[in-house]
Amino acid sequence: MKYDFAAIEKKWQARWEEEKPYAAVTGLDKPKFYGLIEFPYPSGAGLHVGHPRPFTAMDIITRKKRMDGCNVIFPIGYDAFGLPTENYAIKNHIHPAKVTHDNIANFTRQLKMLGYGFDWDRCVNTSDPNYYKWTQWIFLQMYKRGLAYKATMSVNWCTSCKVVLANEEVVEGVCERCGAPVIRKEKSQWMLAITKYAQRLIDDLDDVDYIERVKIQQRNWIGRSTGAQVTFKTTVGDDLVVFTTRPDTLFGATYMVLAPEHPYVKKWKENLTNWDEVAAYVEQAGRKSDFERGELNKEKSGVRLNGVMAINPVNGKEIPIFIADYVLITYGTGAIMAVPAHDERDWDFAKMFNLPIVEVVKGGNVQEEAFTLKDDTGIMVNSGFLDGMTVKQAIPAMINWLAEQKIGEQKVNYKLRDWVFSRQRYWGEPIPMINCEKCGWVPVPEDQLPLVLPNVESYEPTDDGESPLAKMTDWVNTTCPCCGGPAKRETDTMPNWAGSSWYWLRYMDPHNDKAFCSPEAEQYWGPVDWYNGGMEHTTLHLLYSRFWHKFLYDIGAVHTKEPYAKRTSHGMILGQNPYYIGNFSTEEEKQAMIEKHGSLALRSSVKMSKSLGNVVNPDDVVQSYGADTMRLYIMFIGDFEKTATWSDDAVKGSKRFLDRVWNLMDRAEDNFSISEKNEVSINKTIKKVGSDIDNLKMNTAIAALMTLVNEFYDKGLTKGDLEQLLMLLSPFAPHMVEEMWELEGFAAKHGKMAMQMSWPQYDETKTVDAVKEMAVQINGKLRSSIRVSADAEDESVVAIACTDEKIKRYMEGMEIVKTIVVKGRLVNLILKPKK
RNA sequence: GCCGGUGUGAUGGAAUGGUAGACGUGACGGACUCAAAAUCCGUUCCUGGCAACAGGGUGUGGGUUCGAGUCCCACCACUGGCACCA
Repeated sequence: MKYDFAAIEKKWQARWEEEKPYAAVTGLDKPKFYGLIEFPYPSGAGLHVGHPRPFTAMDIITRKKRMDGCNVIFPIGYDAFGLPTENYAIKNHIHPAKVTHDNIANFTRQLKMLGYGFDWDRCVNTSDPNYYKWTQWIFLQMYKRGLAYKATMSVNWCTSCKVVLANEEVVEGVCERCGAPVIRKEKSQWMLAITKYAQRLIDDLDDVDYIERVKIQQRNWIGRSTGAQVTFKTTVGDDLVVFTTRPDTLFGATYMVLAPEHPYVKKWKENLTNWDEVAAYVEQAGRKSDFERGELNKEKSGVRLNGVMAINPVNGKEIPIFIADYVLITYGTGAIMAVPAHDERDWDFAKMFNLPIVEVVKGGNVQEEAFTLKDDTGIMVNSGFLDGMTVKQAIPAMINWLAEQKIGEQKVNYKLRDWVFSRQRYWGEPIPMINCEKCGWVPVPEDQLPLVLPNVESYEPTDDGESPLAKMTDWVNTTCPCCGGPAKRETDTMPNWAGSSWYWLRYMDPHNDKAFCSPEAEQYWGPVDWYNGGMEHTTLHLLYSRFWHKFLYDIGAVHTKEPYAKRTSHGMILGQNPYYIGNFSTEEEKQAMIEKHGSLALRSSVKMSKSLGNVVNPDDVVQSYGADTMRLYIMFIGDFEKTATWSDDAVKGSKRFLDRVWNLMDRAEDNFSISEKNEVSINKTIKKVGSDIDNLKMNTAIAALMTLVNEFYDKGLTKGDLEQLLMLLSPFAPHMVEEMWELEGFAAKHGKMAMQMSWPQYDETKTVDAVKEMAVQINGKLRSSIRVSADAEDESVVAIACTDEKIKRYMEGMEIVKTIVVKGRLVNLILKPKK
């Protein structure tokens, strides 16, 4: 009988749909396990091969957890609001809701095709009013507690999407999504005060089991630095406050710099004798995109503010003030004290403007380059009461002095900015706020939630930066919930990160219309035990959702500080580079390609893209080889955490393996007990596969299963042996296993599906061969190998080694100085010539 | 510039400091077949040798160790993140 994967997969998917073996039941008296994958954005292109990697891995983990006796919740949903859908809708004149609906239908078909054990009854959709009602509700709770606020400030503006971006969405000065330049623009925006949680977001990383690089990246992004805040007096009366991590160098501060956007610049207009020049520079800096500002990295520019001087508080000296765009308005106080002797940027600037460079830490040649070491190499000089101290001693000494003088104090600063939460777009959650002329901003009363997104004809972004909703006057004009007077609705919508900032909680209780999640469900299922997702979300979704969860914890809505107990991350799946130098079987083909493209690529793998024609569609793979092969291959492709390159050829290996398993049915002896000859191999494999799954090493788990199957071919097997194999293979290739399980009579024997069996137990004593092959080394070099019983004493192992023919030869004229025995592995004899 | 990661056969990749290359592709040989595919059985790191065997081998150069792909130091290459963050 042939392995007819298409029929088998269809049959079992229908049965699972009917019997719901993956349903998660809240409150069961079993250990719970919450496995989570990042829910997909339902794009028009459908599932790509990047999705099945994390999905299949977590599917395998949760299937094993079920077999381990856990009450498993493994949910799925759709992160359905977002720009690509809206842009597609605009281009094709189809309503985004319709586009989303169709895309979700396609995604659902594909996910079911791959046989994932999702609890489909818990499926959520962030663009469903029953879902975003609670997204809006959480926003209102934040507003009530002062964490959501409206502020006019300089924000990132994507010139192509015509939308405001969060800092996290700007990559190298361009829009993360479309690649267009990002400029700074003054806008009034809703903000979320994530910075109030900065310290806790760092501290609580210590209590969670995240892979280290995720923790490091989050810490770096939050960017905590400790220093001091210092107040400088100026000749026009206003005090200038700066942040510095090097208060020890205060005696070396020879000038000051303000960001061009600093409010004092305008305030001092009347005092400035070169206002025209200053105004021109400010104007020019504002026009530059972040990218351009960054590009000119090395070239410092700036203008002196003539007519105003600052006074260095430690020595009373008057020092000049500049504006320069190397000082950022968004960090610290938007102003710095410049210490050219000990800061590279200040040094560059001082050289350019011929400003004095005063050495205050000895150890370098500050006329040649800035001396920036912060350790104990340098000793303070030219610094009054700090002279003779090391930098480490001088920092606290200076902070103490500043505190005594009441002109400074210790201060912690973060790179993390508050989260810009408004988007001038249609396809997002409406922000449930109303602006009343008399009462100001008033929240939409909670009993009026959800505030449903109105159905509009046209959702083009406007050129003036207003949301498309602004044109909907019927919807915009409303009455103030507070005073009943005329008022206007907020027309901006939430960013696409809003819905995903709490979705794992909704899965716990998805149909609740009284609360976002019942306390019972949350206490039973929370926190997520294992969350796998992409590294690209480390400083976006992962950070945002931790912030929301902590807020919900603070208002008593959830019972854990952190949403996810464990976080792992998968590597990307790359496509084969069609222009790779090694991709050609004949020299002619290669020459033809070189002629066509000039040269060939040196890298064999690149991101999949339509233009390169190397995109792999899961539909095609399933069509040709079946879902079980697809699942197996995507797990076998390599180390889960590393990038991997898709290979059409290698897929065949996985299919071949499944064929070989299938054909074992013809070879199995009609005996339901485990055979003696395979007992050790089976026990070893149970141990290996189990621990490999728990450690996300699916590739080696599969290799172990392959090894076992090869041994079955070599030595023969019983039905009892096959039964064990099927249970181990069940999480990987569930369709084929169930079919074989039924055909071989195991289903009838146990009265349940293979996936419902208990995970096989191994006997430690039976995981080792009775007779072991041990390596024999002489002076650390491999010389021979011996066969000894597994429990042999060290002395007898050495004795046996010495009787080995090859070893005897090496021992002639030598004596043993030392022996090292590693149990079951090797024996090393250290020899030296006899005297 | 700062913070990570990686470097192993033709190839994807395995190896708690303990026999480097498991497992899979590909290639080669054999069986089956009129033939091919599929399947099954072998071989496949390099050099020398008919062979037994000997020597070499995990980016480069050092070091620690009885023993290093693995640990330490320096360097090279690729790669991910951040980047004028005071």
